[in-house]
Amino acid sequence: MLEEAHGTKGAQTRSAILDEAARLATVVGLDGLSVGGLARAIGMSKSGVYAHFGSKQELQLSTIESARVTFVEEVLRPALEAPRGTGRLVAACEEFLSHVERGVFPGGCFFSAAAVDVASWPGPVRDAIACQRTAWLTVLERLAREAQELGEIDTAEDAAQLAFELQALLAAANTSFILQGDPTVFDQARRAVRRRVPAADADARGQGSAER
Amino acid sequence: MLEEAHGTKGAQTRSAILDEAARLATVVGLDGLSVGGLARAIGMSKSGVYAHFGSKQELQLSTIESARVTFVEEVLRPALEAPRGTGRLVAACEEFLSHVERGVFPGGCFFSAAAVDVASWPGPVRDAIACQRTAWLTVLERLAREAQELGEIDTAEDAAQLAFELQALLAAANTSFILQGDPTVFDQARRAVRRRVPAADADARGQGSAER
DNA sequence: GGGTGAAAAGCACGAGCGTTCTATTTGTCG
DNA sequence: CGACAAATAGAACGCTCGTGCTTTTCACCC
Repeated sequence: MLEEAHGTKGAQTRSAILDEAARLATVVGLDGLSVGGLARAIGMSKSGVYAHFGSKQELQLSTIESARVTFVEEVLRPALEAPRGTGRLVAACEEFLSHVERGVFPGGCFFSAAAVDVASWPGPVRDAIACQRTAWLTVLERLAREAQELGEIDTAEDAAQLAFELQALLAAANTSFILQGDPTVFDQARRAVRRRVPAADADARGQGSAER
Repeated sequence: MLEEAHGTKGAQTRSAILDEAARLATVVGLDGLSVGGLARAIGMSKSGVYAHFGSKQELQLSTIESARVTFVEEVLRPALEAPRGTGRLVAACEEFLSHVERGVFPGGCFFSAAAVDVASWPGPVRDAIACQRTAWLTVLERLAREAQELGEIDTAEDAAQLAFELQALLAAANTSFILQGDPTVFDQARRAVRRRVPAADADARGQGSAER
């Protein structure tokens, strides 16, 4: 078999490895992620793990991709079920906070964790993280713009600026939570988000035109 | 000599070591900070460096303390020269952004960098970082409260909430800058800060009672 | 049901890690 | 100047790291 098909044994253990790798990386860091430690965590031999990736860098890049998929599944997709406009924008923030709070990754947001310890050594891994970060910001910005098109947010507002501020709140809550362990920060973040996204206030007050 | 006095040779090389250690830690992480790498960076032998600290953990704790002093010197003290009230609150934010922008630490804010890669392994080092983070948040909160006492900020406002939001903006700008290298984020952060701190708008509009 | 290729394990390597011990330099004071 | 202590260097340890081999186990198909 030339390409790794979907159902084959190797591909599914590879997927299991990456799942654990993403979780582990939020705890020990993306460069603190060692082949030996990862192997121990899933009960395999070092070379058994290593064989799936030609190098540590390939393991890191694959781990990032795996984390991206998880993030989409756990944060983005649920958010897209909310109605377009500020509802969906706030839902995206809420889903992010929720995925940190319920420990989808044990060390909080994967990309926040990876961004820091990868920031200062250039290369493909850093680029991949930076790319994901930009993509997430772009999503928030697009959701904000949709809300503007629906007239729920003033068009004088800069969508990119709003996205930056919202992301700042989310990341700060994440950091504070994993460092101090106090879930109170999520309330602070939620309050700030609802304050910053205008029409979300109306929804919270039950004054929206549609109750649901 | 029982205690290390101030002028002695050892104390001043120790101080030089810690200075470099703090800078280096923002690049390689606080646990990525190795004795050998640090020794190479300052042109000393591994044991020469190590002798100043009984263990790596002691080196890390001392590095944190060194970074704290630098932070006070480069951020807090300049900010305290601004007039009490919103001016000083905004000045604190500005000085923070400035110290990142002008590269006081090559890898951005020391504590933001350390917070992440230290968050998930408990112990004295993590506690020290968490403590510093809390202290900084408390400073912002106190400055906000002072502004309230001066009537420059509505007393209905929650000072802790405001401090959280401001710190979020600062940290986000830091992360974005070290990851993407784009200084534009500082403008975004400054805009957000001035928008969030009410009376700072008046100052910016040149409507303050005192022009300077 | 045995053969075949993929998947995992086992082993070995050179390097860097934290740490300890001993030797050497260096600064200071009588 | 010579002695003594402090400061730095040097060498070595057990360990883990990333990365190459070879060998064994396993799943599947004729």
